[in-house]
Amino acid sequence: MTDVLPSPAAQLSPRRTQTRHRLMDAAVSAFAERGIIGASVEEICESAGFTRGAFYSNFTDKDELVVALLRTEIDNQYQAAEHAIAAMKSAADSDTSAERLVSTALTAFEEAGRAGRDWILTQQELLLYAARVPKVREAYLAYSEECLKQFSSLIGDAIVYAGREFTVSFEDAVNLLGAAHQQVHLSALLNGEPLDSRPMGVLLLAITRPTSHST
Amino acid sequence: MTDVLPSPAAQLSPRRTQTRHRLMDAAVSAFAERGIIGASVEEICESAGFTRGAFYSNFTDKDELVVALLRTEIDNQYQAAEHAIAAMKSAADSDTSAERLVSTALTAFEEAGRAGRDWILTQQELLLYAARVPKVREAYLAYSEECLKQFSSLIGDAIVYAGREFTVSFEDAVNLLGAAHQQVHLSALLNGEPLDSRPMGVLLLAITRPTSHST
DNA sequence: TGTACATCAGTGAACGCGCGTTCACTGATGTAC
DNA sequence: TGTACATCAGTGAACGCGCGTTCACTGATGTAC
Repeated sequence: MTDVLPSPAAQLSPRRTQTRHRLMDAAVSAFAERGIIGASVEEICESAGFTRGAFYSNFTDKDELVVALLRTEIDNQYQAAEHAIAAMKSAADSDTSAERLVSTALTAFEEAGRAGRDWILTQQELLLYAARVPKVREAYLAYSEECLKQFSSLIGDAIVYAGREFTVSFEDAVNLLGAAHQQVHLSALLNGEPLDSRPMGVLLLAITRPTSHST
Repeated sequence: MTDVLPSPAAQLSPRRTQTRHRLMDAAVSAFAERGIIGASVEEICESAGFTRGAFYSNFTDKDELVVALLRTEIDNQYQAAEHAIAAMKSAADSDTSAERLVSTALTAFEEAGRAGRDWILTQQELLLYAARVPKVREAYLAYSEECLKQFSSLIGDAIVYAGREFTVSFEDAVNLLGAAHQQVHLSALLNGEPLDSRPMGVLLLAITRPTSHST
């Protein structure tokens, strides 16, 4: 599937991929600190330990780096979700509270991928940037679709393990949980750090009930 | 209350306030188009019909304009909410569906204040900007507190008019509805325009029930 | 109501810095014999 | 295994533009008599 995409990223030397990744990592920090528009190519390069020439040797401009970043993150999401599902399965043996299972899964999900304040800020930046730059929009939509997909499967599994079922359609449930999840992150961003698990918990209880075995 | 604040905005000539408002309005468009960091003082001034000197005669820098904008919007929110409550009261006579009442109220709320794509984008920009610039953070928190307050009172009234009550705490309910509301706006931003009222409706039904008169 | 003066509000030219972008270059890596 | 050459990857100086910021100025508004 990756090969079918119009990404000519097919064959890059190991050195090249490493350089690109270092630039992308530095970009995330820079984006978080100054915003995608505000972050200069100069500061991205400097914090990655390169000169500007290296940047232009790898990307035609900032937009292309952003797109590359989003593509990379799609893969990361996928792998992080696998990790999270494993973590949840092992947790499911000792704990069957839906709330805690979901919380465990999401924590594992986030820790396996990019995490923390920088990435939350950058994600928001990406959303806004995508709303403005058509090329980035496509890549962003693909990325957020992947996030939603992995998020859905985590939630779906967690609910089953916890012996509960939704009282609203699965799609609605996932959207609402996603909205609550998002809000928790944003409010953590503005105030002190700690993520507040309450809203997700309240919502989960409100839109699920114990599984009714109809047999 | 406005007089107690450290805002020396006390006495400004009508001409001055008008100039400031024209600059702030132009800033919102510019922020939406290029981002707060990306919008240049030059383009703000040009689109407002002034030269850059006028800007620096009114604000020391972009941050101060942002703070002024947030302060202004606090008042606007308050007035918009009054308008929305009136709209809802008159709608409550002919329609008692909680879903539609809330939707009517919020629509009126938004139409009375700033509205549309530009403002949604700018609000997101403001959130991110506030997370980075301490001076703006304060002003943003005051603004978002006001929004939450007006939002709460609209929701609270709508529920009563609709003859329903929450099955979760009022605070939790407002937070969850706020999250859903926010998500609807953001997804409208990325895809085609139309706001989707479904998520709010589903959530409302899930966390309310018909009022039980205990008398 | 008119004139003279003071203050206010915005103008627009000028300066200088930071940054995007280019490009001839050097050192590093790979390949052939 | 060693040497000679080709290609690749990143360097760093140079150019020029856009923009933030300042400031002496002019025209507009207000005030006193």
